[in-house]
Amino acid sequence: MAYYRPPGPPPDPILVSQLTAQQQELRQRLRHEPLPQEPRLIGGCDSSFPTPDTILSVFVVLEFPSLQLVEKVYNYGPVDMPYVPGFLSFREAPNVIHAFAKLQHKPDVIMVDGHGIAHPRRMGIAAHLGVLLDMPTFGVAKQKLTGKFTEPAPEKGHIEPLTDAKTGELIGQVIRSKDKVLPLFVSPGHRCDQATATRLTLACLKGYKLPEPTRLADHWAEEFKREVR
DNA sequence: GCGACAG
DNA sequence: ATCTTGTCGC
Repeated sequence: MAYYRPPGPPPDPILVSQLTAQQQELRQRLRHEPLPQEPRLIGGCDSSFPTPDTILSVFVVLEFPSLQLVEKVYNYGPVDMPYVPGFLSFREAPNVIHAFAKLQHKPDVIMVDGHGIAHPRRMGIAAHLGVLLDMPTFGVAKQKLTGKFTEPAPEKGHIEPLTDAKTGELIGQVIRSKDKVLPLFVSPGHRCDQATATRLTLACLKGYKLPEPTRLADHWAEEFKREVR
């Protein structure tokens, strides 16, 4: 089980095996189900790196379905873990959780910037955060990590399944969120199902490629970054 | 054996 | 993710 390694220090195989074991434990607590009720508040989170060893995570909360911003917070701290494909959550989740703790208004569901179960071991950062926060979550990623799919039609609204190339299992949906722009990869995280993840993603589109929770989290991550520099 | 690889 | 100018298409 070897992973691609971007430029930088080589990942310690022992560390990788320990992280894999941790993902397995968290995976046992994963649950996929529809939301108990229609959300009143939806959260969005994203992280940026002001410097190579510091991380700034943002959490925004929007009213649903009006999509009006009701709160935005961030947490800034050091980062120890390097980025290793498949283990992104161990690098970003700790700081994202600290940001979540600062929220005055807790959301009913969280849209995470990254994959849910559309992951080699079905434990993308959205699933990982969902279990640790014990909150409904789903992921919206801009790039594929694993799985196969056929290109959705170029018009907004077209959807294609993202499946495990080996088992054929449905692990997400590829959605064209805007005419002629690269599609989004949506998958459930924890306490959420595919239909809900896709429905909420579509309901949060406002003419841009990215749905509002992620788009605003992205925006404020950039804004707060200048603030800490 | 050769690709592919979230943020 | 981050570093960066000009450029293509609607």
